[in-house]
Amino acid sequence: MRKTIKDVAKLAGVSTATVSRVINEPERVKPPTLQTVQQAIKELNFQPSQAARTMVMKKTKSIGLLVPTVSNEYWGEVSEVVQDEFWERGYNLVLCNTKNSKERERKYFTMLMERMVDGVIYSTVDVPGCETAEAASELRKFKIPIVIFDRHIMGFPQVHADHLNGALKAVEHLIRLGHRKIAYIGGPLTSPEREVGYRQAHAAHDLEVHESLIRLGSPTVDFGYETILDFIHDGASFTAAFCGNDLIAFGAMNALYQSGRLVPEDVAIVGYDDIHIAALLNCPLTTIRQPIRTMVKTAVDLLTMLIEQGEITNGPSSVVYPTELIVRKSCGAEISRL
Amino acid sequence: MRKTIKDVAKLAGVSTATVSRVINEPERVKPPTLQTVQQAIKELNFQPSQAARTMVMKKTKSIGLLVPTVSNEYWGEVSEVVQDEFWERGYNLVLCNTKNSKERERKYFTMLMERMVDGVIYSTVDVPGCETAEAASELRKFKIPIVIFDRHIMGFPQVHADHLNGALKAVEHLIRLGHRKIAYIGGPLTSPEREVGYRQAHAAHDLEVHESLIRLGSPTVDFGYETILDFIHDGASFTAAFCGNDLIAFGAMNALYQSGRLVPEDVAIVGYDDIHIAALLNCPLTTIRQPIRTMVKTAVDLLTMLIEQGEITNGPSSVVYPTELIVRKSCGAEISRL
DNA sequence: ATGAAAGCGCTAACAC
DNA sequence: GTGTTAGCGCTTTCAT
Repeated sequence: MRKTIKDVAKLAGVSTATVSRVINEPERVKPPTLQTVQQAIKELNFQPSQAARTMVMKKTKSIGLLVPTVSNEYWGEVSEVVQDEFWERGYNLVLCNTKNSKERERKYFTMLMERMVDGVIYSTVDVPGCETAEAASELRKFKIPIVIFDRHIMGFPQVHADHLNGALKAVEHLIRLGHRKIAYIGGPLTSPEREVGYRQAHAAHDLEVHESLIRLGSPTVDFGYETILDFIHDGASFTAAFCGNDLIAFGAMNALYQSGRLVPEDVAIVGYDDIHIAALLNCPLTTIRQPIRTMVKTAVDLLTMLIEQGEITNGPSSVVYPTELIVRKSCGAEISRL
Repeated sequence: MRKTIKDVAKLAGVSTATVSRVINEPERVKPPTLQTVQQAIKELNFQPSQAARTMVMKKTKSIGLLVPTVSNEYWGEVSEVVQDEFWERGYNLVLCNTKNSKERERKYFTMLMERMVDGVIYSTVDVPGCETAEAASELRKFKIPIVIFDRHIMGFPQVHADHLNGALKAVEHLIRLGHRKIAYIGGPLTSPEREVGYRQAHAAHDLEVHESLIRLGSPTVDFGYETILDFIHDGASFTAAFCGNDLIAFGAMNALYQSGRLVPEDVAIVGYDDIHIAALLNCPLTTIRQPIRTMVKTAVDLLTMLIEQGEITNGPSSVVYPTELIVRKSCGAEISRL
């Protein structure tokens, strides 16, 4: 059988209260007693039961992480950093893959409540353009500290990157390089702000948006590939493409390559996300990077504060991080068109 | 305050035992009572406390997953599938990134013990060529169901892929295509069995191994790139390269491309792992794929059996899966050299 | 500085 | 079928 605090107390010849003190507030125990008890603990290889602790303290020192998936670069890194950061703060992590299913999400939430996790880091299902009021009020019901990551939900502490500005930067970069016919290949799942940024960049430079050069679809290599083939087939005229993510960009580059177009000479490409291979392509990809580690750390800090102080005292409760334009070969920055 | 079984009992006008039965064995409760109680549960939005349950039942319905990282394609997918599979079986997952640190691993283990997880899926730190007896006896101490994944530890139930045979297949494929000077670019971290397979393939075909064409290093794009450049600089003669993983292969292909060599015409390349982009390259990569989902499912089945039946009754306790050779353009299978 | 005892929320005998 | 009650292993007053 597993050893309990009682066994330790008996072996050390003290009361269970003293053992408990040795574990939780050793400074309140006389050195000699302390010694004896610690010795006994070691001897019995005693490990306190977290469940018993939870019963009386109403704290589990564990937190729930709800993400759509972990098997992709972005969420994989997010999950890893969340785990690391919380581990350092003495918490452990219960992983929940929502797979973008509202139903799964609900079940996860009730499980997390039964387990009394101290808090939750959460990315909603279904990127809602902005927040849905329902989502918020539903979350509200779980009276538990929650920090939203990479999503917007009004009234909750949250951390995300400024995708509108990211897109703006990407497109402005192309405009600055002399491009006037810039396609946008994105889609709802690469967050609508990217398209808004694309349009604002045009507006800011008094450029007309060519609606026929905007294509919305899935965030995949295939979509990028097909779209470029479509453009070529339709005889569309464009000298650059801003892609909603790097996979789309990758597909686009493949299609251009196979159609005998050169990147960046014939068509400049800018992606989004800066996934690992972006830098490793034969023609390295210009792209937008979010400061994932920093964002996650901030989210973890917010949640820790919420848990341990009951409120966010120190600084803003909602933070938006700027993205970074990573200039590589694919946009042809070194080629002058002016 | 959080509602308890007592609140429900009072509201429904029954004893707590009945409420407990309604939750755990509803069939043992008379329909009318059942109704009333369920109604009360709903009304109070009652959620049983997992901690209280754990205290009496000595089961947490949660399991620990120890992996080196989740922010890479392989382990990300493994983690995701482990989570899914256990979720379906009613367990939840505590994620632990060991980062290949023995120290971290130990701390994780004691945390998992305090939390009384019902079992652990585990990949050791430091791929030991074979198992170290110490590792095994250390694991033994935690008297808890453990299944090893993607590693060898004698005497434990385990699941992994047959990398020796995978490498054998890869190299035999190249030999069959007529190659006689085949480089091996791998390294300790891509598991030593791959090199063994490489050698055995040569032996099986009475071919001499060119030791100078074997380079061991890190499992990275850079290593593949540098190695090929080295070969070329040294004037090494080779017509094919088997790479310890796809990233190395990717680097190798980049280097060949930049040196004006064609893949597969001048040099055939075979990778290992079949990562996502392998199929998406301009020259899609021939590679070896492990049946990740199947492997994980098996591991989860084993652990579930161990937890729920105390032993593995149905089938082998240790299983090795064959890998699959995925033939794509990079090996030039369509080019005859004979 | 330490001990005695109550109680956290639940399940499982054991009665009725 | 349902109620009573004794714990599960800990922390935390309240005494001493």
